Amino acid sequence: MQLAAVIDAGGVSEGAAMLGLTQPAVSRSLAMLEARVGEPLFIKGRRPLQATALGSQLAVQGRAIISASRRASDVVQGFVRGTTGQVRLGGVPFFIDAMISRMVGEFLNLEPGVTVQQAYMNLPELTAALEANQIDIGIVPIGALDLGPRFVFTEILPGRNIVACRPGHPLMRKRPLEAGDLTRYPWVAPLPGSPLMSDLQMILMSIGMSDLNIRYSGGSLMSVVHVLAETDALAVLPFSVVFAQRQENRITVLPYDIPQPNRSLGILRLTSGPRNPAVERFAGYIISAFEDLKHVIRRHERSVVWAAGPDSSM
Amino acid sequence: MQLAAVIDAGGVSEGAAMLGLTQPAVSRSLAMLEARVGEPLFIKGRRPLQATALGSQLAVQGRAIISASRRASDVVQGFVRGTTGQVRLGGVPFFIDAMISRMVGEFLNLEPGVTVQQAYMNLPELTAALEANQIDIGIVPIGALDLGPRFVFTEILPGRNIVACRPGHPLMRKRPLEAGDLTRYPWVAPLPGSPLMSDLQMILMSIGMSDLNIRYSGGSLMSVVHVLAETDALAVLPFSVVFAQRQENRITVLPYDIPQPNRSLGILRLTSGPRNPAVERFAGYIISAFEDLKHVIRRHERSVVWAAGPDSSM
DNA sequence: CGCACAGTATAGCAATATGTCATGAAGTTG
DNA sequence: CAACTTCATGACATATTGCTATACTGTGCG
Repeated sequence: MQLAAVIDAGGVSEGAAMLGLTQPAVSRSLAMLEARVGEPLFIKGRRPLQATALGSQLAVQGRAIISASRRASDVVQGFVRGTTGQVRLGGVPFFIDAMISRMVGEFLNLEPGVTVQQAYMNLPELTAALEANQIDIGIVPIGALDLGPRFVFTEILPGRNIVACRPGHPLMRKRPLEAGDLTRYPWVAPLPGSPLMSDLQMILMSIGMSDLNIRYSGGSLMSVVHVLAETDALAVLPFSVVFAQRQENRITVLPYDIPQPNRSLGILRLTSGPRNPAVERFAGYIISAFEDLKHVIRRHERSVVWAAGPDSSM
Repeated sequence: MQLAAVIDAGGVSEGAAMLGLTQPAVSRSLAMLEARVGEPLFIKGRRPLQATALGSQLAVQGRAIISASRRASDVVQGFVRGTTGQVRLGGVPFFIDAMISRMVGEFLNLEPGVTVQQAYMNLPELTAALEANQIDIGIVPIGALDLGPRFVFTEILPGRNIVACRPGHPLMRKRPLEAGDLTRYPWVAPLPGSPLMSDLQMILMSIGMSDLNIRYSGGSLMSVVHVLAETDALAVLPFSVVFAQRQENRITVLPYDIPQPNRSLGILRLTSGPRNPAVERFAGYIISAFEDLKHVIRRHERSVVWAAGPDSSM
């Protein structure tokens, strides 16, 4: 490192200053290096200090070490500030696709030094991945069940499912809507193993039917939305997911009340995980983004209510 | 470096062994690093030692430092053996193009770790470049003049100029050849400033003419050969340069004796330059290659003489 | 040619970083 | 739960590495 600094600075004194050392210190360590190597690193008796071939080649490695060292400091600094690092995120597909990925994009703009590595997974794999230190944070809907003291769960949105369909769906005009109406149309089922799958079972039980006419299953959110928009199919979806799609106006909420799962979307983390400011920042950003989202949803519902007719209860 | 070694080796003890240190030494320096950083680098209480995010990121830089350090050792080792390094070569264009570049190619095959950086220059710039440590070695024809004690000159081939022309040139059949014949054909002049230029002047004086019909000048060796081969032009060239082109059979030696310069091709180096085994190896290779070349030339001339007719003098 | 100056090497010394050995603590495994 | 492996800690030695002060050497100018 000293060799590189001296060669780059053009003199022992300047090179020493560049490293925050005194000239004698550098002079001596270079002399010792020369002795160790057994070859001159500088051409003696030249005033504009001139390196030998060997000196220049060694300086290349010295520069590499200097820059690696500097980067190491940057890594540490960036880490404690949370402005550098990697966030390994796991989450259920629909929420990730509908909302989280958008927030990730905004977060990446705010924190240019952070990278996000994301994997789709449901609750069982997610807890395993957290414990195996494969992910730092999970975004998942969780029921009342307690996962034990090893995990900490932060709710970010209360769970609320609805039946979704395309805006021009025939059932949108039918009043009153009855359970039997729902079974007359094809259904889109969510990914097997996802929480929505059990919600769908629950709804089936509540309306007293044993099965639905499931025409499509296993698709990602984008695929499901496309199918809903192009057909008269119905699907159980989290309200927030449908809400996030409101701009596109491809799917809407069918005004039929279904049993609600006792479940909330939230952030799952290890209790005793090592501090990671980048992850904390990310979690904070997600939480505040959902805080904002709740307000937007409230305003939106109010306006929908008003559009349907004045309601003093808000 | 220790962090990287420990993470790569999968344990403190193994990592320490990999660096030739004892386990407590590494254990403590890592503990001190953790204290300095203020963040854990490892997840405590996990038997297959697991690094935190910060630990892994710092290890990346550690690996960079390890490899730079290892490369530095390689550079030194390769340098003292002469198997690694850079040879900065300066030389006159015609010799470089005709012979040296070919030998450089052979040398590069022998020494895969050596790179050759070459620059075309004539004697004045060459000595300046040597003194300024811009080149390590020069290949140049030098006259009797002594350059002083700062330079050491190693002759590799006695200078010998001939008049070159294409094999089917009309003068090749004319006997006897007289000075006037030479002036009736166009000439190709070498690069201005090159030693051949002064040789050409000398030849002019010797045949009592003040100027020649110079039709082409300033070309590299390949260009000159092309022009000679396509026209009836003549040129003064070093015999060895023409000899090196014998395979292509594009130019040949016109059997007309011209005044010979008191000059030899050789290797010019600084007397007090820093030892550079790669350069020494290169110089040694060039010298031995020219040694071989001299033998080939001798055999060739003998066979030419025999072809012309038996000669008891050899 | 020699003097002044800038820059580099050397000397002496102090602090600390870094190593080793011995040993205790903690986690893993049969 | 005991044996074993692996990591952390303590006590100590020493080599590295830093600093201040000073001698040396090459450079440039009168």
